[in-house]
Amino acid sequence: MTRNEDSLKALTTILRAASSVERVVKEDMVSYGLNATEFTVMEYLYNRGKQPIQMIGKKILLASSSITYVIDRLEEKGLVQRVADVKDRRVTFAELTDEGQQKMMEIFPQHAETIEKLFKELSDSDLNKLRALLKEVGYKATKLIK
Amino acid sequence: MTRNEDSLKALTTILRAASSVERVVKEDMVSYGLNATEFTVMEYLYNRGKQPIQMIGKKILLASSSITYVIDRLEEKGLVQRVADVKDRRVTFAELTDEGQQKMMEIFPQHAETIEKLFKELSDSDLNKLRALLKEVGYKATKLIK
DNA sequence: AAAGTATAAGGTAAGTTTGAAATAAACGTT
DNA sequence: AACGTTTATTTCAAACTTACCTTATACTTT
Repeated sequence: MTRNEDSLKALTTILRAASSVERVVKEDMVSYGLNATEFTVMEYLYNRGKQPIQMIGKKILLASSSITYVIDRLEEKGLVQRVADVKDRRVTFAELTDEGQQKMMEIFPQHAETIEKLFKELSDSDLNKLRALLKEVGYKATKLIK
Repeated sequence: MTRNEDSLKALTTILRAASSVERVVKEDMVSYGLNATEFTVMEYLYNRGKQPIQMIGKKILLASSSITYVIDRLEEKGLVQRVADVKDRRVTFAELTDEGQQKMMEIFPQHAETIEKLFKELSDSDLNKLRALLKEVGYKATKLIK
């Protein structure tokens, strides 16, 4: 097989694997009453604490108006709140409410366990290899984004 | 780092890499006047020939109602046509029109070249390793989908 | 300090995706 | 052959995402 064909196959594999993985992860997230985007935002805030709204969008690769929408939904659910920045009045932070914090402490371990299942078959070294290779491809990809 | 944490990191890496890769690929597709879903369907038909509509949905992991929508768009563009199955009258095939065939023959090589760039940094063996690992994870994932 | 430029958040409209329900046809069992 | 079940496609409404635009604020240069 030519290198070119290999690349195409690799692309197909990466996209399909990602799609299947996303589906599993999504189903898990939905079982907690959150859609994938909402969960991703919650997880980000859970790990990083209070963050500027625009920063969240950048990190999880979502358009600015989409973030507004998601944060709106999460506020309605009482899981996230907006807090004004006193230094830069253009900025609004999003942070978990106590209820949101509570919820993440509850579901995060379950979520981690679901993910653990996905990678159970791989040896430690394979898992690390996979991460390294994907990191490289991902890095290359970000460089190619216009 | 615990194995559990490694799994989470691996998930993050796979999803981020996929997201970046998707973005690059998507930009390429859009440059041909097709969105990602449309291109994926076109590519599938280009490689496999005439296919039942429902089969396409299964293969590219799209809800049946979404396929209907995409095929509608592609028909409007004159790239795809619906053909009734004479054996099973529930089934409708989708296939490339001559124009669609023409278009794919034109853009497919360019598309392949874009993708080639993504994986340029990886050695042949790394590329194969990546595919093998992702295949395993992807397979595991499909088993976990409810 | 004024003027121009850059950045943050949100509004709006259009396009995409989904789930649920509807319709039609085929299949399986009695 | 009739009856219930499954499968394929479509329709519809609702949810989500994006691109483009607006407003407000901060930064930079003169």
